[in-house]
Amino acid sequence: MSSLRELSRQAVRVRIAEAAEDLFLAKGFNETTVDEIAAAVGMSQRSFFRYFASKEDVVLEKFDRQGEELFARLNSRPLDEPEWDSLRSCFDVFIAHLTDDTGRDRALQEIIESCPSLLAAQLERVHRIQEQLAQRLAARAVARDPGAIPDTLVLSALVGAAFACIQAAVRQALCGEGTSAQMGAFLDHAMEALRPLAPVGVGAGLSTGVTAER
Amino acid sequence: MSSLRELSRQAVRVRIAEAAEDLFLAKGFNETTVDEIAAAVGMSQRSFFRYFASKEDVVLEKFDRQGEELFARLNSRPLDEPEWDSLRSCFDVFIAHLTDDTGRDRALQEIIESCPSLLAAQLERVHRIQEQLAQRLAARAVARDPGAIPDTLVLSALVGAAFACIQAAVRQALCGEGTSAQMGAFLDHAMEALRPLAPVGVGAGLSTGVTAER
DNA sequence: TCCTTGGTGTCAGCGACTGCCAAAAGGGTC
DNA sequence: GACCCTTTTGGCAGTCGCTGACACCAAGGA
Repeated sequence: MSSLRELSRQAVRVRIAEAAEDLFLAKGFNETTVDEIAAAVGMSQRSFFRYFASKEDVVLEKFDRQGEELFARLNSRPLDEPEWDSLRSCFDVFIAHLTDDTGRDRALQEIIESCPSLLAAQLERVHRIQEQLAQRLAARAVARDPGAIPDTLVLSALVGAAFACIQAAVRQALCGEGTSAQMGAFLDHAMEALRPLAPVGVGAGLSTGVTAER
Repeated sequence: MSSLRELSRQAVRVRIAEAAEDLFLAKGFNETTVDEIAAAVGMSQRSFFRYFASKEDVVLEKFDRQGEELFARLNSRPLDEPEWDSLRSCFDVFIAHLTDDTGRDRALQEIIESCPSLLAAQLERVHRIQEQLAQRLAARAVARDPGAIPDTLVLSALVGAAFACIQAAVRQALCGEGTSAQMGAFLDHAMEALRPLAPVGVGAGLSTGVTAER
């Protein structure tokens, strides 16, 4: 019963999101009011806010879902794979969404980047995904070698660096055709150029203030 | 005359910012209204918005100034220095501000990170600084070797990776004492771990869709 | 039938922010 | 001092995002 309710609730959310996105694509994000969105799906403004915490949420909620997909992808990677390669594989999730057949997500991404407040909110969501990813990489390092002390500092930086690569690749690809292959090539190129030479994530961390003895 | 007016305008901005920061530190960002800030400096809310575009601007405006400082630092670095080292040197600007004697900026940084909307706005500002930095690095690459085609994709990724390092270092340092030396050590550790092996920024870029002939 | 439960609309309100207009506050000239 | 021009200011009304409170209605179960 709870799951059934959740299902219908999710269906309403999808209906709202589609109507809202249509309006955003047609008139722009700032030029669309919540009242208009609510009217488009035939509900009150108050009810809109029962499904989405904010106007921005309609556009950005999908990032949370993509984050979950990304974590699932990470779980499917072999434990002994270098982090850099695992991250590269995870990013295929983003690429797949941004280059889907309809081109809808790509158009929405352009809207996001054209609106500073939306971009800010997106960066914050991505930031949260990065934090979780760093934590999970640390957990994987421990799972791989129990007793190891993961270097959370470098792990965070590593995840951030990888995200810098995909961010640059997406940006570059959105200027051009933005096909999946092109975006993947851009990402490969950037990540190859920045690949860390030594395996990172464990070892002489500074987290505790002391250098780990060899 | 124009400069004199600008000067007094800047003085008012400083007065507002100090009063606002005091309130933020005492009650929190969300719990402080613009009316309270305006009342604290003895002006109307309407006038407040003549000096700052938004409530967030009071806290984040300094990032634009620090960005300018950072660019100046970059200009003082030798052209033939590897980008990674130039960036490391530039980050001393941030470290200096975050670890100044009063500890005010450090406290403000904690407020920023405790408020999602503020953090989002900060990330967006940093994002803009990164973009400008990547552009300037590209210009330096051309200045160093006229005729070279800078690889903007890798350059953007490189700057983003460096910022990921300082972000991780700051985060780590803010959990502890957060002295200047500690923060610098964290940053050095992260940047050494992620240092790109080959000189980047020029060469076989994918920007144009074709691989540059050797 | 009653009662609970979950979704809905309405309304009133707050806070950030803006446009508009009229009142001050400076500053130079006669 | 009187005049004028420019800049700055406050007040007011209004928009928009968002929230709490309340009453209403439908479905389902005892």
